[in-house]
Amino acid sequence: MPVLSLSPDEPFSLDLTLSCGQAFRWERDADGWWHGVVGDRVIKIRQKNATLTFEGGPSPFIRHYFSLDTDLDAVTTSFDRDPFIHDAILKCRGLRLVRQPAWECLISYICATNSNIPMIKRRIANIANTFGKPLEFEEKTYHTFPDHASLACACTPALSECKLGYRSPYVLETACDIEDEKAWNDSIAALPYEQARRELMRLQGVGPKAADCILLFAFQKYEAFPVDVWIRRIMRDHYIKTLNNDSSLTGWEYDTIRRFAEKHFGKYCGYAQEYLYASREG
DNA sequence: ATCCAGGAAAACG
DNA sequence: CGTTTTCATGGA
Repeated sequence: MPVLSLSPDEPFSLDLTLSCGQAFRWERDADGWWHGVVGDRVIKIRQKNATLTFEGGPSPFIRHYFSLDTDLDAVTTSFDRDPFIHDAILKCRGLRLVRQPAWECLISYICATNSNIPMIKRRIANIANTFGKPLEFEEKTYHTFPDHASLACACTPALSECKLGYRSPYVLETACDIEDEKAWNDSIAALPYEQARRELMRLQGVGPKAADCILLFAFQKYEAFPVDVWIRRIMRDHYIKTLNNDSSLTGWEYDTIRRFAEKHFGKYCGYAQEYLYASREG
C-alpha cells in the first residue's frame, strides 16, 4: 500500500483533522483506518507517527486534499497572539484545514443549520446514498455526493427520506439556482472574501455562518471566521467580555466578533477559529 | 417534558 | 429598519 512520509517540519494529525467537524463524510474504525469519499474516490488512510498509509488515490491528491503543502508552523505562529489560543495550538498540533469539494461543502452547510455534527453527517450520508453514484471498495458500497443536476431534479418524496427537515427546500432551490457547477465554483473562487461572501449569501439557506464555513473549507479564504454557538461562547468568555448574554446571535454581534477576530488573529483567523473550535469543551 | 445543536427565513412592529 | 418567531430532527 502506498505510503507518505512526513518530515519533522510538517506537523499533521489525521485524527484531529478528520474529527474536528469540518468535513462530514469520514468514518474511523477501531484500527485507526479512516474511510471517506472525496469526489469520485473512496479514500482509505491511516497515520502512524510520521507515516501516512493510504489507498484510493495518488499521493499528490492526498497531499492536496489534506493541505500538506501548507507551512503549518508558519500559519499557527502567525495567529499565536495570546495565552488562550496558544494553548489551543499546543492541544491541536497537526490540525489542518482540508480542501473540500465546493458543491458538496455548500449543501453540507445548508444542511448544518441548527443541528449537531452527528445529525449533519447522517443527512449528508442520506443524500449521497439516495442520489449519489455507487462506488465499490473492499466489498462495501460507498456513494459519491450527487452533482447539482441530480439534486435539482430530485423528487420530493426521495428528498424527504433524507430527513433534512425544513432545509429540504433550501437544498432544492440552491441546486436549481446553480446551472453550472464548475462555472459557479470558478466565479466564487475568483472573488475576494467579502464579495464572495455576499454572492454565497444570495443562495437560499446560506447565511453568514454557512457562507463563512464554505469560504473557509472549500475556497481556502482564511480570513473567514465562522461564528456558531460554541465560537460565540469562547469569544464572549475569553476575548470580548463586553458582549451580552443574549440568547440569539444578532447580525451586529456576528460582525463584531469576526472583525475582532480578523484584527486580533490576522489573515489566518479562520485557521485560528478551527483551533478554538476543536479545543472547545463540550 | 424540556432543551439544545457548526442558523436562516419569514413575520413582525 | 432592527427584532422576534418559526422551522424539522433526534439525542441528552
